[in-house]
Amino acid sequence: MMASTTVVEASVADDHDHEACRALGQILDRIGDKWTVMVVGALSRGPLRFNALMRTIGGVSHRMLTLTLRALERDGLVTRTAYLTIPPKVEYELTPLGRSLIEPLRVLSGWAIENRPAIESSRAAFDMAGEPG
Amino acid sequence: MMASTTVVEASVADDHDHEACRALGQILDRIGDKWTVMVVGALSRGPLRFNALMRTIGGVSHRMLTLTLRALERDGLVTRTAYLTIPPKVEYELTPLGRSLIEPLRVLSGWAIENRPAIESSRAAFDMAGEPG
DNA sequence: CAGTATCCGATTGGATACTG
DNA sequence: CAGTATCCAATCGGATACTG
Repeated sequence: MMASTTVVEASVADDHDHEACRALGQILDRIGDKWTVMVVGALSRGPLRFNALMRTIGGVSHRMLTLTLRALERDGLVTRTAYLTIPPKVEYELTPLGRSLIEPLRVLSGWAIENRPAIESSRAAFDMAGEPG
Repeated sequence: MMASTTVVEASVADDHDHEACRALGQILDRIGDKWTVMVVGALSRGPLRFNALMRTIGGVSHRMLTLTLRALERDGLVTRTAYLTIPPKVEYELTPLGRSLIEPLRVLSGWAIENRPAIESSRAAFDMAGEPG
C-alpha cells in the first residue's frame, strides 16, 4: 500500500473524472440514504432475520427496513430467503456483490473515524466565528 | 492492491463494528447529499471560482451550490477566499483534509464503475419478475 | 413473524427575486 | 460575480393499522 507519494495529491479527475463522478453520484444516491449502509454492516457478519436485523440496527422503522431491503435485493446486493413455516421466517444475506461493497465502505469509515475530530473542531471554530455574542 | 484472498469475505464488523457503522452513517449523512461529492470532485483538480464550479458540475442550482460549499467550509474540507474586487471573485479550494477524502471516494467510485453492469442487470431481472405482463 | 398500505409531518432542493 | 431570502413542489421517512 501507500503507492507513490506524489499520487496522494493527484486528482480524482485525470482523464475519466466525469465518469467517475457520475458513477459515484449514482452509487451515493443509492447507498447514501438513511439505512442502507447500516443494513449492509449488520449483514456483513452473516445472515439475519427481519426482526433480528431491526434490533441490530436500532431506530429503523418497520417500513423503512422493508423498503431498504427490497432495494438491496433488487440491486443484487442481498438475497431474501423465505421459509414458509408458521410463524414465517425470512433470512437476508449479502450476495458476493454485496460483500464486495464492504471493503470500499470500510475505507470510507476508516477515513471518517480518523478525521472526525478534525471535522468537529473545524465546525466548532466555524460556528464560533458566526455566533460571537 | 488485491491484498490477501481470505480477507475479502471478512466482515465490516469484528470488534469495533458499531463505531465503524456510526462513523460511516455520519459521514454519509454529510457527503451523501446530492452535490457534495460533485463539488469535491470538481475541486480535486484545483481551485475554482463559484460560477466556474457551477458550470463544471452542471445542473446544480445557485442556492444548493452555496449551501454545499458552506457546509464543506464549515467542516474544514474547503477554503473560501474572497477577493474584494469589482466584480467580486471568490475561489474555493480543497484543504488537505478535503484532499484526503479523494482517495476513499476513488475507491468507492471504482467499485461503482466496476459493478454497475451487475447491478443494472440485477435490477432488470428483478423488475421483470415483478411486472410479467 | 414478515410484509403492505395509508397517512402525514419534516426535510430537501429548485425557481425566483433581491442585495452588495 | 457572489450570496441571501422566500416560496413551494417533491420526496423522505415515521407511525399506525391491517393482512397472511
